[in-house]
Amino acid sequence: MHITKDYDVRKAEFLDTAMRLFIERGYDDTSVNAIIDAVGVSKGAFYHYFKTKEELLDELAARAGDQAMAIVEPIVADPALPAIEKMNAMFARTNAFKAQNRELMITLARVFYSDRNALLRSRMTRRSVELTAPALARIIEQGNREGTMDVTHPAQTAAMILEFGATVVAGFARRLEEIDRDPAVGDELILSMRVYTESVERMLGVTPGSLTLVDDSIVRIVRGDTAESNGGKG
Amino acid sequence: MHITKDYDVRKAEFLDTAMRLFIERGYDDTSVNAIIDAVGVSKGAFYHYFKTKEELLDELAARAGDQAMAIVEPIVADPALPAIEKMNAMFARTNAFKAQNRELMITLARVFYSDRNALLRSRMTRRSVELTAPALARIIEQGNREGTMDVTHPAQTAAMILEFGATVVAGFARRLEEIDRDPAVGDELILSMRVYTESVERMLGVTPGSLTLVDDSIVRIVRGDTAESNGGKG
DNA sequence: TCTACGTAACCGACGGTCGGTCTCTACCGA
DNA sequence: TCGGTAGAGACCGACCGTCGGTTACGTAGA
Repeated sequence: MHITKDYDVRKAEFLDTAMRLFIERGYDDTSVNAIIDAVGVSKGAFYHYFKTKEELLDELAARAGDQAMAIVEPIVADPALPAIEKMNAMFARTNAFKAQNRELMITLARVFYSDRNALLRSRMTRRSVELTAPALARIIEQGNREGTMDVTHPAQTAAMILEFGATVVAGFARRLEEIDRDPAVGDELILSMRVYTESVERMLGVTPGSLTLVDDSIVRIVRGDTAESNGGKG
Repeated sequence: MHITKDYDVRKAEFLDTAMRLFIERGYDDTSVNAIIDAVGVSKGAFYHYFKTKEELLDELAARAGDQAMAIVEPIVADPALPAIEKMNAMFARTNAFKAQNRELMITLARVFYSDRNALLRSRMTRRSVELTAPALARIIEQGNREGTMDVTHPAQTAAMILEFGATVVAGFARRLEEIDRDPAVGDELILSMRVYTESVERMLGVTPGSLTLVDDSIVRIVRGDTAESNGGKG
């Protein structure tokens, strides 16, 4: 006896479940059988919705891109906000990626950001960058007009900053585990986040210190504070 | 009757063959069986030299790192060369990666730089970056002393420039195929190479225009010229 | 003889296929 | 208004070839 569901509902169920499993165990280490077991359907059902396992991956990447875009768009559209503040807001929302506590962050590091998952990450960041780069480019053009930025090629620079950021975050996450063995790594990571911000400031030609691309919550994660939601931010 | 070979010879044979196949068809799409068929030995021979297929990948990455280091080291060691010229020399050797002709470059793009090969590429660039970053850091420190560069954190900046470069090159290679369909992509690619150079110049705080990170041969590749050095620049 | 090197049959798990079943809905004649 | 029915699409699960990896066992050379 099997259950028939609405197409979109079932499909979302596949995507959500697969995403969860990919994050927990990695793309390659999550079999199609594991996905259908978790959803509670048969192999045939899976291949009714997706031509291949890789097609599912691409749909996840597309969804990630759309979600990133949904976060970024309202910030860009705000007519009152200066360009630099838009940048800060944009990065606060995208780079913090909801990492409220250390555990989640370390889980992500161990699997999502391990290079076992290079394919998954590569696809997702590429789609996200492609979709959000034009928005960032418009922010940069605004900054040029306002005189707070000095960028000769906004579109290319925007794409590079985003890909650069993804690379840096991946490296950050990869080293997170080492902290337990060697606490000095924590200082290095915080430093590298500062260097990343400085680098972007220079690429944009803004006044040093005017960007805040990395939230303080990162420091808390590195420091190992269990953090006690201290009222803050989000 | 089987042939016994010297350990190192056999091992190099595995590594060379695997590298060739990985470049031709990708890491995931090259089975262990394909490797042993190409070498002309049995499964057992393979697993006598490598614990897993992934261990072979790691050894390839290590070898790539060593090769990169061998190129970089003599440049760094030169006591007479100014820092900026060292940088130019270093990038001329590593980023041009012997791409003499368009065909090879496009083959590399289609397989090595496609994200099907994200794992292979991720491992190889990471090892290369880890090994060469300290060398670049020393160049930057020299530039600081000479007053031609202005970098607050040479070590972190060095690592970021290299990883950044790998990301940019990967994006470049990925788009190379599109040129045949849309020649305008060629202009975009050349522009993005210029923006990359500008970005690095700003990160290092050098005089604009003083770095030449990307060779003219890249332009020739993009333009589709079958080479014949036409005496320079366009 | 001992050990490094090599063989080839073999294993479980994987991604993917296939013939077929079940369920829902639209439309039918009475 | 109704039961009957046909088609479409959701879903099933046994099955396939191939994969990375293991095992039991030969053989060449010190």
